[in-house]
Amino acid sequence: MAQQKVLMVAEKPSIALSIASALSRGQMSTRRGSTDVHEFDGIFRGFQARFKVTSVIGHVFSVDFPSKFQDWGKTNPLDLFDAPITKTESNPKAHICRHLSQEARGCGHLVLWLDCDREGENICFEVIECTGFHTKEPRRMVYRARFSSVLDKDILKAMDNLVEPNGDEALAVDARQEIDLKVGVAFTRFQTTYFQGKYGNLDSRVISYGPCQTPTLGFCVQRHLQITTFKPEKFWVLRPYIIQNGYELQLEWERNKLFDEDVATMFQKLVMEDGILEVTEISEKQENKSRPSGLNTVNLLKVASSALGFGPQMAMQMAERLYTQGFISYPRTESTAYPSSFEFKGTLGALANNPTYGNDVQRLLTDGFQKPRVGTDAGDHPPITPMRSATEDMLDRDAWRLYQYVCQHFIGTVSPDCKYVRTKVEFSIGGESFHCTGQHVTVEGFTSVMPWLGVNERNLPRFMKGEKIEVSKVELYEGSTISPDYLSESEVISLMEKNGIGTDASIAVHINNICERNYVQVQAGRKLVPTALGITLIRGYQCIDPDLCLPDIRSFIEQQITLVANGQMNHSHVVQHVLQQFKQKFTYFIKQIENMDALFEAQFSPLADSGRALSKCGKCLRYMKYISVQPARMYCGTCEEVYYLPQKGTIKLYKELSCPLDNFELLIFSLPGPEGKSFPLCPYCYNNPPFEGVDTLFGAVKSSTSGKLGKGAGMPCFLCPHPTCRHSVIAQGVCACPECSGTLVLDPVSAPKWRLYCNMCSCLVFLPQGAHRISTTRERCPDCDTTIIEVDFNKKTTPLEDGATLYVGCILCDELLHSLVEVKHGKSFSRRMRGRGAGRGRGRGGGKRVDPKMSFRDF
DNA sequence: GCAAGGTC
Repeated sequence: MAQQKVLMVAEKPSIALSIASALSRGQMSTRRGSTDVHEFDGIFRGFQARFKVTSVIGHVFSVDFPSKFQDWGKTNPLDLFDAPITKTESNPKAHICRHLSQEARGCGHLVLWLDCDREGENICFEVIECTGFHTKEPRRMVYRARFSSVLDKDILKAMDNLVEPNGDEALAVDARQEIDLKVGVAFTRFQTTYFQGKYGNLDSRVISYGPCQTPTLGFCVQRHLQITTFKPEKFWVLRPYIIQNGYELQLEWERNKLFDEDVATMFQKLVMEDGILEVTEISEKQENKSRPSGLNTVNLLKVASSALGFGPQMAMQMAERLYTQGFISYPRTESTAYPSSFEFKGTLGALANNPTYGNDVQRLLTDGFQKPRVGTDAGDHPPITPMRSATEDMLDRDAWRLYQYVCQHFIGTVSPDCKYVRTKVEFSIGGESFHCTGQHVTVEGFTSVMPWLGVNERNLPRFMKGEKIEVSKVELYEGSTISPDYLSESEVISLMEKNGIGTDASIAVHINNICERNYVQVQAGRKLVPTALGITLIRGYQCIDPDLCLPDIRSFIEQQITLVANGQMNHSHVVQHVLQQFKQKFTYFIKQIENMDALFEAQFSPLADSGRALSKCGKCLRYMKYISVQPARMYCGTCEEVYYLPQKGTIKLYKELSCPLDNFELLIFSLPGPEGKSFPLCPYCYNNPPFEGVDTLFGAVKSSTSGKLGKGAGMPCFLCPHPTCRHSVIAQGVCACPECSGTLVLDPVSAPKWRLYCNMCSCLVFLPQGAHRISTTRERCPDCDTTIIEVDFNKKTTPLEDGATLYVGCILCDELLHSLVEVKHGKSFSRRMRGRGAGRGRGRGGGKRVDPKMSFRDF
């Protein structure tokens, strides 16, 4: 009988490697692919089999709207709730789907080793889809491996207990994806367009909304409001002092503090008049400070932020790296309880020879270690623990600090509790009670490895019950209540966790999101302080529909999709039900938006008032205003139109020239830096490319530089095929780019460092430096079809005989010009270009060819 | 240009 073939798929390459190593006992061969494929022979369900283990890289697909709904201008956000959605490959370049389909060929069995959570279950079905195992062929079997660690024994155990993938859990994730997409995108598009169209100084390109990010922002703003509405109150504290055995000691008042000065003063008088304290009680109490339970992701992130000063994003990246290097266990887990099978001895043993922790660990191994405190078992992965001993020189500084914490926490969980004796001495004077307390540690326990949690020793002088002591002074301290501080990042993480917002893996992303959108700023001590924009948004939701920014919005979604996961409700029924509710909220929100707008009006400046007059509108011939805050744009107050500009550069009026197509005055845009391009553009054409096909013709430009060009990634003059305009690619283009399919165009404002740049890539060519003027002519080289340029050399530096300055020629064929040309980025282009240019070359737009790409390329 | 969830 032919050998069976078994395909196994993990969620990420590192897990595929662990699985293959465990099942093959290290005897596998590995070949490269979209992700590595490990192969070996073994026994599968009693038969000889050939195993192939590979992986995906997280989700294979993500949801989006079909292209018809992608245009913000043409889609009513309300329609998004009922729009179809499509699943497309998350990372098309990785070709994961093709990879899986190829590897599945000839395999009779598929074993799914995705992470054991809902998302993993959903990815199982993505894999099934890609491999073609869903077509019901009875002989092709699908199995699900359930494992909670990548230890060999756990993998072997999972292999012996294969189950079926859980379709309901996968459907719950489908439901969440659709709800999150539709709700988030609809609200985001609506409020972005509404407010960006009205205010000039909103300092965020996108005014986003999301069921996780918005409640997270809500926490920060809530605290801000508590701070701003806080009213300090004065209070008074009575503080008697005594001198006992030569030490001065301040006693605490049983009443703590009083908010009435007269009453406090009265008590002070009573105490002073008495003047003698009597020791009324001395008590001792054994106190216990519990060791920690296992470390989960959220707690790791909190410690990283509050004690190590690492933001969650960075902490996760470091933890991930420590994990892939094998130093710590899987860092994404909700569980704080160790599984019953957990090998404490093995884990401790791994650290036995560690120079930093070896001593602590060996003591635990010989004296016996504690069973960890009970935690919660979320059923995902065990708590985060060290896996392998590391020393300081093996890791970079930050990674070492994080690793140290993981070790300390783990050792702490199996160490004894900390025990101490608390002594309280109580006094009476003038009818009032006071006390002082001392602490003495009897068992350091886990605090020896986590010293920052240690109990402070506080010694008290000796006292006898009934002893009488003279008061040395009685102070009436006046204090004032202080407002709470802004939430620290670590507190925000706690709140998110408590309210079920985000997952261990995504909490960091949401916090990052509200920072990037300029809703909050991270200030000293990693405090999250909301900005004017963040505050205005939340106050706006609060006055229209507070649900929108409350954490319950997430719990509601989670609770609904859990019904799907548990098989209690049908997937599409739940999706329709939830979307219906959000659609209603959305309609109401739009209707009430003016209430929110009133808050924006008070905080931000209307478009019409912001910016400075820069260039004339081609429609009304009045000046338009330049708004420099992102997104940079022009605003015509008369036509009430906004024209977006390329971002992250400077913009100027271009010699009061105007576009022959629409009469708008031209602008010149310059990217920063000595090598930043400068190019003219017409604000109207940039937003509304006038020539059909320019979009597709220059598709490469559109996608490759969209980051720089910003909104619309529109059509600057260097892409314009206008046949006669002086600024189009037809007039300014010189020759084909040696690097790509673009065209080298003259940078019109590059004097005196004249240069050509490619209109599609970063290729840069220096022309004769210091020239007075360089311009393109209408002539072209008879040999290579390159545009003839005219150079007006500087009188002092002219290379021409007799001090002549004017010179006309082809930069490729003319010896003199060619010797003065230098390629900055890109290959030497002389020979190649000559070869490519010869004979065919470019025709000018005015002539037979209007398509600049065809005329410049096509060699 | 948009969400949240994987992972890199």
